[in-house]
Amino acid sequence: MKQTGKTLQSASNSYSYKPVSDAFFHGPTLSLARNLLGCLLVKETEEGIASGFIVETEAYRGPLDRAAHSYNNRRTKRTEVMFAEPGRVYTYLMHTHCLVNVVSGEEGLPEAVLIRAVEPYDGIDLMMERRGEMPMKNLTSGPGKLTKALGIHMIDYGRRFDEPPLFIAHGFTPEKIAVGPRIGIPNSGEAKDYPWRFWVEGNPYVSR
DNA sequence: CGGACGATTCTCT
DNA sequence: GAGAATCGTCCGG
Repeated sequence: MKQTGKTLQSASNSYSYKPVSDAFFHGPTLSLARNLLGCLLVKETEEGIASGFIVETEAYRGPLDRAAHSYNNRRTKRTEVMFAEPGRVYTYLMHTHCLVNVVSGEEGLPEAVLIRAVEPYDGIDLMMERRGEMPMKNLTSGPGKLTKALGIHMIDYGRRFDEPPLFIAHGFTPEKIAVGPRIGIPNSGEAKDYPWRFWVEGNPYVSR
């Protein structure tokens, strides 16, 4: 199913960090979830820069989506940023892990895209320091793993994704995108079957 | 103020 | 595959 394809990095030689413009974040959430694949997720800290190509995303669609934190327009301290304009950072804590989302949907429509996996690109040594020595394929192949590797924390909540220190940069268009149901939401009724998970087919860093 | 609950990960078996 | 770890958020009392 996976673990067999070539990496994105091997498809070309060099990338520059060109943050996307604000316009990138406007439009349907399912489109944004697809468009984020192949983009770079970049985090700058005092320790240095770390980045990776986004290879897996999930869409969470506000009021209608029982699996979304903002289901039924539930507005709390945690979900507040989901109601803001698209392109903001929505971080939240899951057990002991921080998960990162790109806010989508125009102001007042609380949708978001969860970044579930990246392929390490820049700062791999730094990522290893943060995660501990381990096989490359385990470094960033999950939503909690990648935030730790890149140094993304709750301090990033509410920031914008089109400027440092945490931003999305242009990468390239993946060859083939696979689609399926989202992961880890068994108690969300029908919503658990919605095909709102997207990943780069064959990429070894996809979470599963 | 207490209790239930995860958009997870890691460690076994 | 199953089970534990582990803690902020949210909601009810």
